[in-house]
Amino acid sequence: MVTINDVSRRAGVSRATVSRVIADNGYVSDEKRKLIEAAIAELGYRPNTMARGLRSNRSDIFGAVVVDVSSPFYAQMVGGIQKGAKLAGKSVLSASGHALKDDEAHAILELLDRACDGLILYLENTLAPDVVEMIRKSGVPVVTIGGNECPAATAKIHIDNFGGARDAMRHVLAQGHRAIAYLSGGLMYRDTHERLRGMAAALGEHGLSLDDIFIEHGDFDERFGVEGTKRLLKSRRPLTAIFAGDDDVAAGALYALKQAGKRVPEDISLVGFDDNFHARHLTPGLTTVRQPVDEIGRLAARLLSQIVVGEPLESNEVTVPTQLVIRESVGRPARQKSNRETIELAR
Amino acid sequence: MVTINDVSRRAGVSRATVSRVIADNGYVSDEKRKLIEAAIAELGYRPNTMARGLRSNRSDIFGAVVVDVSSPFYAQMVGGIQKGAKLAGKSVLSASGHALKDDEAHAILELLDRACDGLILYLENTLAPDVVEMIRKSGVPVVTIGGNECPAATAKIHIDNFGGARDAMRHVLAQGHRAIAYLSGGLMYRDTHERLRGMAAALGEHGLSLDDIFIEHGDFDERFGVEGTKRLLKSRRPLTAIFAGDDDVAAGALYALKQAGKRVPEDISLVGFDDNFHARHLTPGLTTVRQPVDEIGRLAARLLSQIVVGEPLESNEVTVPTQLVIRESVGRPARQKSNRETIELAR
DNA sequence: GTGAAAGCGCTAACAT
DNA sequence: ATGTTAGCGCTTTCAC
Repeated sequence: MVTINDVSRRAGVSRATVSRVIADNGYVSDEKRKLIEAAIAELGYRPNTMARGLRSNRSDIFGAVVVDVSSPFYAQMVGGIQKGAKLAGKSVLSASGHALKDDEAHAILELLDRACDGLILYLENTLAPDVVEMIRKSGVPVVTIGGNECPAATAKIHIDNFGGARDAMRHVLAQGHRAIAYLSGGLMYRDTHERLRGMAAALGEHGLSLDDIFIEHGDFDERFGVEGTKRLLKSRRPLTAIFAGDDDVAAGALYALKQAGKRVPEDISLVGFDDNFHARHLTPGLTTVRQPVDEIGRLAARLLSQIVVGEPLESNEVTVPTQLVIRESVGRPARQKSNRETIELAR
Repeated sequence: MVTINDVSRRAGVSRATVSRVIADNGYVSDEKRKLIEAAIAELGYRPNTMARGLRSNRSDIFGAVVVDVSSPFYAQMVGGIQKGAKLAGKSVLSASGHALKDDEAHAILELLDRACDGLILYLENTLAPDVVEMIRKSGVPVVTIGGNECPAATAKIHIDNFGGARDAMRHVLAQGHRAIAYLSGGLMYRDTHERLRGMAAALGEHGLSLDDIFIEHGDFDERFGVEGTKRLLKSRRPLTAIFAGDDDVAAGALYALKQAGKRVPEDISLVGFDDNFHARHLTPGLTTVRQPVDEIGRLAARLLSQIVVGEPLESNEVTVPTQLVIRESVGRPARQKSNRETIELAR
């Protein structure tokens, strides 16, 4: 193994000077720098990250915890984090929290043990005080995504769930829908509350409130989409539009609607949330609210880099906008259409 | 910071004994072990991974290079790797090779620098000799997935592209299709060749060869699916079935077919490859060949763990089967159907 | 600007 | 079964 000693000997300088060159700090004369760089190249020297880390207590690794690295949504987020980290010369160690308090805590401790230079956390549970304390003691900066409680966060990225849900509801209301159901995520999630607020805001603009739509709570998965929709259908509730908690729920809902012989959007309109990977592959293309996951990941890594190098942040709390993506799953309500048809026939 | 010294003092033993307890090797009396474990718990001691790594030249990290960590297909694979690694007490540092020789080499060197205990590689290019040399010199074991050339591989996982393509073609032929097009991936990929061989095998069973189907080569993406299909349609070639290079290509093809007013599978049948995330969300559900990515990832991590601990492998070369997933995108060829209809009408 | 020296926290060979 | 000892490769004072 080629060590810094070999390089220093070859270049005829001390190890300290070599160290200054590879870490790019401190003063080194151009002459010696050239010598050292030549020696490094000739010997094919690669600094030992462990030794550097032990000595300097840095690792050039950012740790990231998301719900599930293998799901498309979070994979894209991690991808964004990696891109952002790369710009700062950092690698990313990612772990899944599985929306479970224990797994999340484990993942964080693990990353802390690895001497991460910073942590990016997308959690679904409030951190236990002892974990918060460990983060604090370690002095590792933290950027949270999604606003789930981590008092140790140095910076927070919020996603505009409020605005997204409001815009989506506005769109649906503007099409004339009033008989609306919402297959919502659970009330334990902050996102759920924000989205409900957003919907309420849009409803309010039409003199309506959440009481005027039908809300059912369940998981953010396809099964809930299928089951919830079946229940809605069975209830014979007059319904012209369904909001799904996310695109997975929407996929399930779409499936159940088709099974029941309902056409989307002719018979019933459907809205998702996330603009997940499959949203545009559904038939009809799903109208949904895009969360710019890749950008969010990059932003998180950028903020963390800034914090690490001590660069002042413009703000330590930023809200990332969401965007309504209009495809083909929302139309005008069936009843209204039949009215028009009636009128047309009457002519 | 709590160090091993603090623990040894508190427990009244030497550092070496503490080390034996935390590394779980060597003999330690129950009595002292209890003492040490108590001291560790009381002090909240966490071993310093950098120091351990520097000294022992292990990191408990597996490095993984795949084409793109943020794409659903590879994200699932990385997820599988993480699950498998966790069983062996390892974390996973993942990086994207982007199917580019340079990026792949960079990623590997980076992971080598991080003193990974092992490498899992899904590459698209043959490794440059100097990179292979670096891997060799480092002594880090390598498991490759997909069979792309890495002479330094300790174990190789192949995916049965041959069997998958053969089974898919058999299925299509069995439905009566003979006018078939294949929107294939590029010939620079080993997968492409294997799949062509598989198709040829199935065709041979019917006295046909690859010359009897129409093959066009392009990228593994949706755009090629759209463009390729448009060209096929414009060529007015009589066609009853399209094979897509993968599910992305299939999604594009499906889109183009719908645009052209063709019904799938009534007018034309469609087959994908991968059983990617969106395959079952397409309408009709895509008949495709499943690559068990999660299992492959887990297997890779398991093999690597075995190699690391020196456990003998059953075989250092394993082929993972693929599986034909039959959904709704393949039917009997249109012409044949009309024949039947004619017959039925004639009765 | 550069070098000498002192460890960072841990493990492993050796001794007992 | 346990302790002693000698570093792993690097960075960072502190002199000069």
